[in-house]
Amino acid sequence: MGGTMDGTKQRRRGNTRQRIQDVALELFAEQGYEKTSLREIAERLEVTKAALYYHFKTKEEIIVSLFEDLTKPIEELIDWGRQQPHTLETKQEIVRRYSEALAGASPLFRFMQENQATVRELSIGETFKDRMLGMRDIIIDPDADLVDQVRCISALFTMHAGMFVMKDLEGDPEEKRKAILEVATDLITQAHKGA
Amino acid sequence: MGGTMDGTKQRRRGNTRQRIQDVALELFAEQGYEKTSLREIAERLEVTKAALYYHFKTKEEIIVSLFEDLTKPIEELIDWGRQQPHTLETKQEIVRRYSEALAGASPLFRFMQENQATVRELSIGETFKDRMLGMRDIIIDPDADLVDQVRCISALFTMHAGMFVMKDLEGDPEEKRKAILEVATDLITQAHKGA
Amino acid sequence: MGGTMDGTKQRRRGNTRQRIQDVALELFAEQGYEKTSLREIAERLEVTKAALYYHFKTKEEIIVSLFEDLTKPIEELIDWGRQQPHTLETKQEIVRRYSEALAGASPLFRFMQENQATVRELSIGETFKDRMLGMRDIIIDPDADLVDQVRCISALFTMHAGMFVMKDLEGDPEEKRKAILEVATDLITQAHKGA
Amino acid sequence: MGGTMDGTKQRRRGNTRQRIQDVALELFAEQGYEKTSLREIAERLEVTKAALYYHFKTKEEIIVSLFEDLTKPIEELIDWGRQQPHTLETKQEIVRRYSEALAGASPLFRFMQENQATVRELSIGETFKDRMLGMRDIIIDPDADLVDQVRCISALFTMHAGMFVMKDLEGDPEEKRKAILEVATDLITQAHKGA
DNA sequence: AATGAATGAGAATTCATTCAT
DNA sequence: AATGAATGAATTCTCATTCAT
Repeated sequence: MGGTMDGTKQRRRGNTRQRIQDVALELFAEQGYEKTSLREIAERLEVTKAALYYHFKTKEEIIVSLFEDLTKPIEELIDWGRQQPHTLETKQEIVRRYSEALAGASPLFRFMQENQATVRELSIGETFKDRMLGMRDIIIDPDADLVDQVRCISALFTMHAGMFVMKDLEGDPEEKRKAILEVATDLITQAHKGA
Repeated sequence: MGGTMDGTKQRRRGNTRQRIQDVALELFAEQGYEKTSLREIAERLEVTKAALYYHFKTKEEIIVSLFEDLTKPIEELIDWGRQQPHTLETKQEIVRRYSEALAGASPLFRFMQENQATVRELSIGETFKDRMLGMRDIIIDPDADLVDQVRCISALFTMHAGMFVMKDLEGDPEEKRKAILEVATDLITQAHKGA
Repeated sequence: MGGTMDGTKQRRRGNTRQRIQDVALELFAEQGYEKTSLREIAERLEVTKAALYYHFKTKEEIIVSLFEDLTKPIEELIDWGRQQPHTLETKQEIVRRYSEALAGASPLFRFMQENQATVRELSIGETFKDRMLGMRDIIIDPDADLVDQVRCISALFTMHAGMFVMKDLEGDPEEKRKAILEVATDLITQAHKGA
Repeated sequence: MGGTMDGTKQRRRGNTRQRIQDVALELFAEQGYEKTSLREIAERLEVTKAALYYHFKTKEEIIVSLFEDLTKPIEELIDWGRQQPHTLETKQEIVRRYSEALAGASPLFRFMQENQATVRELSIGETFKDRMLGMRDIIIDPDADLVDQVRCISALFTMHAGMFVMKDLEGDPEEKRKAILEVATDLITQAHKGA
């Protein structure tokens, strides 16, 4: 009592929810959603499984909360993008910002990328799909020819997957991101000109 | 066909192994590996779970067998590619053939794409990764600058993901494949010239 | 009503215990004792589970308290009955009063009636049984023949169950009660004459 | 090995399903449905919980199967009753047969009687209620006055509850049943004359 | 070539209860 | 008078796997 009171146990107060999210995301990204059990999450946090249920009604709610919390910048980006004229500059700006947004929530996106089959069955599945289609509609000109449409999709995909695939390539992460962004921007630009 | 009984059941004789693979791949691709239970597979085939174990020692062996059976053309392609000179023409040829090979086993690749987290933990994980690296080494010039390396990776990824992502886009599948191939070839070509 | 705040919440002050009993009885009668969780009761009252524990030491104590509060008239009736001579008039009087007492605590008796298996394991089980036997001993003449004993038991049971079974029969509740009472009185009377 | 092979374990073959039903009914009747866990049933049978699931898809299916198996005679009785003219003789005959049918499945009916709240929520709830209403419609004349309708309901209820309530009364069970039947028949007869 | 019966391990979830504040 | 956070024990149910026949 009194004194420094840094006690591990005391510290925990009030941030358990956050800690659950952190550990869960780490494990989900590492092993996948189904292979990660609530027992595992609880053990790592040194709480009981029931404690998880105090903070989240179901296992799914954990991933949903992560998705909602970490995905907000992208949602806003899409909303913003929709209201802009579909000029080349806008598209480039969107791609640039998207790249940044992805980098800011990269474990979540790694998870989404690597557990698509699972995500599809979850309630976030629809939301995620809608968002992807939202991006697509901003960037793709529906009258463009098929090849240019593919270029745009390829640009998006390059950004999604790039980071994880290149994990084993040597080099500074930020530099890699820039390189990925450059390729994506290139693709978008080519597609725009083609139209 | 003549005779008293064309019996669906009689017909099945001897090809159960194949039928298990077909159904399993279908379900794995649709719902994911972990969400697909052997009970489900067995029920769809109207056999017992134990019957599956006559043909495959474990659940994992089913997916491994699919991987091995359907992936042979790609293995051969890589082996062939390794022995060729790394000219632009070779690279383009490889990309062309790779696109075809993927199309020939598209449910499997959809599965691999959408269940990466799972696949990584499976014994095929390593093999798959090796193969991807094999492709990369044939196509990427290690002295090329980062952006060109990304182009190559992007080309591969575009082929992997393109088909599934474009499922909801209108248009003939073969035409789409051609468009995807064109974008991939473009990327490879640009990367080659850059070096 | 007048003033700035008639506040539902303010009103509640001091009668939480009562409110818990009300809601609990409602839910116990509706869904049964085990199927009703404290969470459910708490949610309906818009308090926390812990609040319930301020007023009752255990879940069982809630049902015990209901039993004790609502069952007092019957206890008194039995005590009174024991001291009367076992004449037909007394018996009829008891049956009449019993019918009234039951009507006054009908949700509790519905609960007791529909959750006998549960009640038996609870601490009220014995008390309840004792009380039933008390009623029986006042009404049944131990020397009467078996058929007349059954008549008496039937009379009691008719009153217990009648109300709930007849819920879906058309007609005014008070009239139904009167009809039930008449049948019960008849049975008692027949049994008395038989002896 | 070889020899008489009466081995407890060998015996079990092929009748596990039946044994599960037996033990389950015993425990359900004794402690109630919710208080009886599958663990308990499994332990008493010296099998694992999973074995229960081989034979029954859910806990509910166990009680449903018991209900369906043991309740058939009553179903047939009702069907027969519906086709008869509603004479006094028929009604008496039905009551007589009903009493026998109940005696033949008395643990199940004890369970139904003592776990009504639970049964109501189960899928058998509706079926059970329908059956009760079926009996009522055969026996009750809808034009009879309320008191006579109560007499009929009382007759049915006397038979349902009688056995269990009288468990602690001295006397031969078969004699008790006869006494109960006599009271029930009396009630029906009075009701019929009243109309 | 396949089945019927079973197991052991583990999953998600729920519950009554506790306690410091 | 009541809350927020947590626990421990239990529950139903599912799964991959085994094995004698």
